Amino acid sequence: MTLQQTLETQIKTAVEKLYGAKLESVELQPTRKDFEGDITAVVFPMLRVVKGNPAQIGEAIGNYLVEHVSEIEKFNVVQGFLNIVLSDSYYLNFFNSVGDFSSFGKVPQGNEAVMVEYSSPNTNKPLHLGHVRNVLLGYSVAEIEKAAGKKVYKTQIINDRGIHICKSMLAWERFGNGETPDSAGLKGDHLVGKYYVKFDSELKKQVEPIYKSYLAGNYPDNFVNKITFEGMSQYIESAKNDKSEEAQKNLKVFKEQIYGYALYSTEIMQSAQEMLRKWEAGDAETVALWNKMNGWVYKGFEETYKSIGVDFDFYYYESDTYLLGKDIIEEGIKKDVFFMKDDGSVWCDLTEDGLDEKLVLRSDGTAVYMTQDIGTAVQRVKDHPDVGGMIYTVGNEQDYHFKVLFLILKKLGYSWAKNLFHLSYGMVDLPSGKMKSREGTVVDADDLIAQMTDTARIISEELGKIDDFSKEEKETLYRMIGLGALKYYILKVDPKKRILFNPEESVDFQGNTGPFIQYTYARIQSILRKAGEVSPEASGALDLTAVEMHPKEKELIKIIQQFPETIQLAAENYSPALIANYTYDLVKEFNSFYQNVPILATDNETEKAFRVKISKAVGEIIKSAFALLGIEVPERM
RNA sequence: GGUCGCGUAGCUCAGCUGGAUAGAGCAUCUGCCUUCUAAGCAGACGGUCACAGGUUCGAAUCCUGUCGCGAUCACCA
Repeated sequence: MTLQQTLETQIKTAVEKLYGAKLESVELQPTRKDFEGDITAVVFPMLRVVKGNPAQIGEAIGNYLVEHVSEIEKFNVVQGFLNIVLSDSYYLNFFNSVGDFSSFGKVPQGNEAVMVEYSSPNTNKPLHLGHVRNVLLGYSVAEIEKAAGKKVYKTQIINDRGIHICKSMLAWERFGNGETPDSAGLKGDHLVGKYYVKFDSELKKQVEPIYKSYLAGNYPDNFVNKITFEGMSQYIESAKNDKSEEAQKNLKVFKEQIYGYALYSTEIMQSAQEMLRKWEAGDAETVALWNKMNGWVYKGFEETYKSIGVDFDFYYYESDTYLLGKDIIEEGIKKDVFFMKDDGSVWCDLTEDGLDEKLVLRSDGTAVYMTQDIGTAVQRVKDHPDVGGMIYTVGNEQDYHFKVLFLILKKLGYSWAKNLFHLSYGMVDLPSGKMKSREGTVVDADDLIAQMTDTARIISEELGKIDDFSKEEKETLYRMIGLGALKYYILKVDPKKRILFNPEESVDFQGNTGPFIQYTYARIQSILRKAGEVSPEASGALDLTAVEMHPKEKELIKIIQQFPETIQLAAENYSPALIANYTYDLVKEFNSFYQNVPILATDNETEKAFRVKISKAVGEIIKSAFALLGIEVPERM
């Protein structure tokens, strides 16, 4: 039984004995800094069943507790708050009872597995800052779930097919002159991305004259929407002088639609679609080109993942899964989960759940995104029967999609469908707005990492604390710190909030940052090295159960004690931010202790050993908390 | 327009299932390196928690409405 539980039952009995009233629950919270005490019981809610003066009631309960709970030393009552002061021995007992802080707070792995999907990029361009957030979140949540006792499979589904890939392929074929990553001296994903951009600029060139001609009302005779569009262009003509808001809005919408159709009328876009048809038909030449270019991209991605320090247990490829799900749709029709319309398209009616009707199979029998996602989910459980749930790390622009997906899987009756979670995160925006790879306004992942490493290098060299490091040691350290800064910066923010990233103001290395926490770790290691020199078996024979604790030591132990529940909370909420914030609180408190209390410079051997032990514990918690965020810590910096 | 999310200090963010005077970092200002790493510590300054109602002994937190920002509502992925 935890102390919290003991207090709760004891307070309930106290109220029953003193006032003959039954409490439903007891409101306990950590005591605020400005008051004396460790845990506070709030008296106000009790007034519903106990009539009287809150201060007097608090006083009475306090007296009862001191008598019946040995861990309580004393108490005070301020207004309706009963502040309980725990004895030092309670904290010392807890602290000394933990044998190994390096595994403290982690729950042994159970049998239930959860699959965490993250990254899932398109293979037509390099990874950017948006992917970085995705990858960091997914990886970290996977680690947190592991620490909370789940068996975890990390996976991603690679979007390796579709029109976007064909765009890069076509542009390379036309303008590439056989260029390869080697010949260009470029990472494969960057090379392919270059042709994706090339396609777009070529497309813009081609679309201009067509768009203008459409605007002028010249549509080809076989144009599907000829009549509609002629109506539009007439409207646009007549609305030119109408400055009303509505007319202007319509004007804009019409123009966009016409532009959209003009895009599809370009030769280059038609060729790209032709290429997609060839790919789907299994045309050997097309498939070979696709294999070659995807190969370049995969190699580039691997490098980036390695450099970020994330990994996957296995991969799914969309080219393998995009046909999955059709058989499930058939079954679903039989089960009345889906219905077929006259044109042969298949839908799911979600209107009773407050949503719309959703298409799950096109009228020509081909799959849509939803079909594929249903099929893939089922496939994953087939592949790994111990999977009891899945976490999809995907941006919040797909909130609706996942809401529908999960609902459909539930309707289909899969037992694991209740354990699906969309780890939805906010977009990473720039001051100029959204990142757009086609327009070159993206923060490239590889560039960003290099830039962070550079900043770490500049700061480290200025400080000059590691001049004796070898060149390799230095580079490893700079990368560790640069990545630490970046990862912490991204992970400390609540996933669902959007992040505004300003490339002009680089990520901080001071204050509430990754490097600050890494620095504290390094400091602790320095202490431990010195402690070893001073007294090799300092803590061995000494009695650490009767130490006179400094308030800062007590404060530290309090925070240390919260680590296990923080891991649980983070796992329940799928939130690495909770781990980040916890670590910061711990580290801040430790630095205050470090700066105000002599650790090695004390004559009292017991005191010294105790302080060293606390420092070591804090270091180990920093290390394991940061491992949950995917951040490494250095021995020196 | 319907639905969903967000709005806390000049900036970036905490604030758990409602609880005491709303907390950090950055920036600005003051102190502290002859003692364990100053990427640090100690302190000052800075808030109508978007706005208006409501529920409650008590609201940044829950409910309703308004405003602002974003996303989404495709036989796209």
